[in-house]
Amino acid sequence: MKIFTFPTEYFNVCDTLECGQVFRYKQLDDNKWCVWSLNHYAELTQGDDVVTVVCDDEEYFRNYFDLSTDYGKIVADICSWDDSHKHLKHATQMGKGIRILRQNPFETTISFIISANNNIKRIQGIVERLCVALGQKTDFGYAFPTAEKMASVDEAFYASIGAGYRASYLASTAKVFANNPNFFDDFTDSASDKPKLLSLLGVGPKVADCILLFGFHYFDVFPVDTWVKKIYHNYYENGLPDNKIAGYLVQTFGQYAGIIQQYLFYFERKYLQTDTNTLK
DNA sequence: GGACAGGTGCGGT
DNA sequence: ACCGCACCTGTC
Repeated sequence: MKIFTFPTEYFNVCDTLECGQVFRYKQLDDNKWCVWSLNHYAELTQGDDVVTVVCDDEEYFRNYFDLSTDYGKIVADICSWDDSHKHLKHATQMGKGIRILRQNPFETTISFIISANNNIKRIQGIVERLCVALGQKTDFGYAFPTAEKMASVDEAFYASIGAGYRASYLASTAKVFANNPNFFDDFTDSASDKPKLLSLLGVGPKVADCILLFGFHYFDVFPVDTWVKKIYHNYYENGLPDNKIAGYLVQTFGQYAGIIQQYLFYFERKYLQTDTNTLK
């Protein structure tokens, strides 16, 4: 096992894992979490000054946690903007410990197909059962299954792990990836890659934006879900129909749209929600 | 019991 | 292109 540390100012373990970008994590203790990614595993301890990471592959997780990106600059830039109602500035300051993970595109695609019209707890259960059933056993649990393995089972299997009506989407999309192992190889930017993602069954505009943001680290996207719709209507309302909200917010926030989506989304859910249940 | 989950595909205009 | 609607399932 490898061990390394990173300063806490722009790395909060809880906020990074629980802001909704990833589903294969678990809280072990008051200040301790673990996370699985592909066939890798890490345990993170939140200290006052540093986050301590114990993992099987240091290089993998330095990249995964996006440790070479300067979030101090991102936060400073956003906070320097003119923001009349100060909502964005507040959300950014509260969420400055969030880092956008660099997740595997295939794992991200499958996970977010499952996430559609679903809740976190149930999503985690479905993904967990998927890995246990089809993933390779590792020293730390189970790897995320390969496309080939996922293509070898049928729709009934995905229904059996609780995927509901998403079962047919998973069976279909798994086959696409199994038949096209280089599906992601020519991905270059959000504009040209999004149509390729939308061609997958179960991937609509919101899920596609999540894949582009969490799987490819493109920040010029703004996944619009029920929470973002509420945020838009509360703070940015200008009469647009739902399917124009994402484009408008990308235009408004430019190169920081994706990370701002996370700051606003997480702030709204964590601090402003009335239903305290939905986060856990 | 109805509404809600980090929506999408489908059929009808 | 643009609606409106059904949809698995668990939880409140």
